[in-house]
Amino acid sequence: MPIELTASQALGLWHGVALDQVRHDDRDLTLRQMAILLHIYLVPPPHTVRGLAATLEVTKPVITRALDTMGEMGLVDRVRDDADRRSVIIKRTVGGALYLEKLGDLVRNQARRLPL
Amino acid sequence: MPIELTASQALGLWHGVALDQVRHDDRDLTLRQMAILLHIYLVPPPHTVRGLAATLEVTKPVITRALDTMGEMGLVDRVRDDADRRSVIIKRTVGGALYLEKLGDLVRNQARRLPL
DNA sequence: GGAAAATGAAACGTTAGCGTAACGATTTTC
DNA sequence: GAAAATCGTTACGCTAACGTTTCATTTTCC
Repeated sequence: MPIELTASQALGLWHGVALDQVRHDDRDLTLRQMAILLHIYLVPPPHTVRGLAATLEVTKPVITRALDTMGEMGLVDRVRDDADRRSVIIKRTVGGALYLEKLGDLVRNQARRLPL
Repeated sequence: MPIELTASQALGLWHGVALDQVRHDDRDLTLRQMAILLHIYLVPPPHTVRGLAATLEVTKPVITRALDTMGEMGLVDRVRDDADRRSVIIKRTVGGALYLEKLGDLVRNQARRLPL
């Protein structure tokens, strides 16, 4: 039984979440950064720069830069791959998990608040 | 009967939409721009710069710049208010309505695709 | 009518992301 | 082992958003 939303509900949900993020989240991730972060936490590892770049259909420097930024925010970590030392394995962090947990709650709360 | 999502569904939904946007939407609105656009189309008019600034808890130049950008994209329009000629009334456009319609479809499709 | 307030925009310098093109380090290929 | 390919990063110049301050215009208040 899939989840069915009306057009109004879908946009209302997006509106509520966007509004809340703008008001209260000072971290202010880009849409790309958000997509990368979610991908890292929702898709089974390992994650590499080239893998993320290919999946998101984006160039590698975009991934590198996003990891730089989110790394400083403590949302993500990087470790060299010992099997192939050219590669870098992207690791999850407690900070990142916490951040997405809050985001999930926000989405759920907004969904719950939607008019029928 | 409110809409209940699990944490996993909420994040999965966000993930799917973000991913799709990153891949296919070249317009690439900021989170703030997105919030402004949704607000203009989902909340009854009239909308003014100061009103949006107050609602989003953001400074006025943020609104002005976002309207500049989205105006050039054809998502939004501005008209001086004849009743109080200091104010500007923000108007919806066909382009903006179309854009949000597509976004709504995207959200709905992702919601429908969620694992139970 | 003149001072004060309010509105939206413009100006300023700063920051951060972008795409493209290189680069150093490693691994693969033959 | 030398040459080619691969991986992530850095460098370059550019664009756009940021916060703060200032501005011109218009309205409100005595």
